[in-house]
Amino acid sequence: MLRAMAAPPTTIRLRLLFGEDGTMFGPGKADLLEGIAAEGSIAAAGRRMGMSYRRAWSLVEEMNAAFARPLVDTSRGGARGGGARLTGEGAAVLAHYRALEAQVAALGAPEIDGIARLLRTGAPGR
Amino acid sequence: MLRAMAAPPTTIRLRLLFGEDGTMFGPGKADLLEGIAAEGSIAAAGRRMGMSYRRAWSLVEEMNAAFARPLVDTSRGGARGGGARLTGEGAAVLAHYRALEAQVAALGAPEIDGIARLLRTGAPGR
DNA sequence: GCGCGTTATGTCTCACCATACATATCGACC
DNA sequence: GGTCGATATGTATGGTGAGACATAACGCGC
Repeated sequence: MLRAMAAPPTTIRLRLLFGEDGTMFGPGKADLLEGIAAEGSIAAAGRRMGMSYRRAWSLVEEMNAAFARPLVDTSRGGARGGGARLTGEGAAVLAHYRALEAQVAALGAPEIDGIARLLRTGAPGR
Repeated sequence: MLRAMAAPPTTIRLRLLFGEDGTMFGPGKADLLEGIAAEGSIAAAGRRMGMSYRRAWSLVEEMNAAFARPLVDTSRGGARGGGARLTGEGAAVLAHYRALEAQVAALGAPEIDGIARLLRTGAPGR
């Protein structure tokens, strides 16, 4: 397989700041939502991405508080101890964020490359 | 007066991460470059944006080290004590970053709005 | 040569945040 | 009723980063 371009070593991190209140949404929360969707639990998602359960849970709490309806639906007890799933809103927010990321990466490539080629470790193209 | 839309209270912060080395470029450095271009000195730019000179200077040092050619050209002593100006590269990096920001704000608006309308403090439309 | 405003650099401290640790609760299943 | 794994929450501790403070050097003008 030809590895024409081994994934541009320049990555973009997008953080959204809402209103005056300090609520924000960025790559950390997006990854966490993704992990919860994949694993079915906050604890497992945290373990997978090397994040303490304490932190993972507090991020979930922040998100659930910031949005009109919770993004993550949790349940305690039961056969497997409990778990967590994304609500429709959670899936929607994640999808919007990923779509935004993809758009920026695609459409912003020229500008990003314009900066990257000036770096000391620059010249990505060749 | 009709305040149809008082500028979307949702702002986007863009941070670029380059390669494996920890070099990054975000809104703080962009604003600093802009301040230096406007004021003609690191100290004045720092004062203007409520940033200590120590920090402003260290950001400049970081940038000058990360890029192949310095983004900021400094001079010590002289009639006015010295000063700092953007190099061509500095102006170019700033312009690219601002252009990227504008693109994201314009083209990403639908996705951002898709998230913002789900917020507790949401519902901008009505 | 003295003064001035700026660049350049070192050191110290302190607040903050993340992590670690501890514990309580829940509920299906055996 | 005991076990288990997960949610839910409190407390303590430690490392990091930012700011405060101090100081040196520079070079033009008077």
